Amino acid sequence: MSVTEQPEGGPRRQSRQRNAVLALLDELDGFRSAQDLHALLRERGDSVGLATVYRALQALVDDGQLDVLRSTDGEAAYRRCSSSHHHHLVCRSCGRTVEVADPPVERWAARIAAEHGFVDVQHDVEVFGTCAACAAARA
Amino acid sequence: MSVTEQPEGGPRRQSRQRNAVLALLDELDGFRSAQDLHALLRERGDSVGLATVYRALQALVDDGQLDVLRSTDGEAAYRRCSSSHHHHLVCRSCGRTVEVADPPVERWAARIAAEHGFVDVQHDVEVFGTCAACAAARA
DNA sequence: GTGCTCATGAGAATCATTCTCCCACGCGGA
DNA sequence: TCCGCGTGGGAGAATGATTCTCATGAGCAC
Repeated sequence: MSVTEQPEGGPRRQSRQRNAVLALLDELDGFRSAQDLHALLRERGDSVGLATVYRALQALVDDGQLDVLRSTDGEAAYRRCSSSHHHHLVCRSCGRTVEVADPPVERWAARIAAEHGFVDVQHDVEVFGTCAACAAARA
Repeated sequence: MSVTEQPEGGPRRQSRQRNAVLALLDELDGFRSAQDLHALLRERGDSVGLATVYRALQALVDDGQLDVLRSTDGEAAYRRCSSSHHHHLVCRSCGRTVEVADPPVERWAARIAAEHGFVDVQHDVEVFGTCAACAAARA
């Protein structure tokens, strides 16, 4: 979500593990922690090192192919995302997410920052709630 | 920022250390990590254990007297805050913060959530930038 | 195929945070 | 004022996520 550099790390080398991580993220649709992803890969017989998962995730984040989210318990969660700027609506119960791109918030953030003399602005917005399906299931 | 319970933990016992933490936070105006606060207390000769600082901070958060922020590197940062709902404008360089309470975002979050059938909604919004002073100093 | 790199894997290292255990102080009652 | 209970405090160990190290193995250009 940061709009910083992308110093071009050269043509990233292909590898089974990196593809596996990306493929896994492609078929999941909520935010998953690195530990989760690692466990899932192992479960399905893909022998991948934990460190490798972290490296792959970081590389993908650098490439703008993933979004990261820090949960309140300090774990980082990753999700395959469109690369354009957007925010998330996350279901607290099932982890399902919806991408939200809405000009009003962008303008709001810019205005607030300008009013206080801040420059070089960037913002983080996440909305948590219970999705319709989970709310119904719980009732 | 969560609007959960506050089960009333009984009349919290007074103590030098707890007051020291609160006093320190009162005179600082940016977000500080627990480690920072602990180091600062030690520096000024206040012998306080690290665990105690964490305990005090958690107690204060529970009481709604502090706001917590998880930075991207996984460290939690604390700040003395008004207890009403608001968001922050944080200077990336000096850590200075401005509290922002603005109905438009609240409405935006509620609307977005409603549009997707989400209920029981809560949101996190933080705006990072470089404050006027730091921008000037850097130029 | 050859060689140069960069990626990988296992485990150690690091870092923030929490837990454990035990001691000491605050506070209410005698 | 003195006593005893219970909570708060300190030190250091434990935990858990993430990163680093280093030797080995796999892409990719020629």
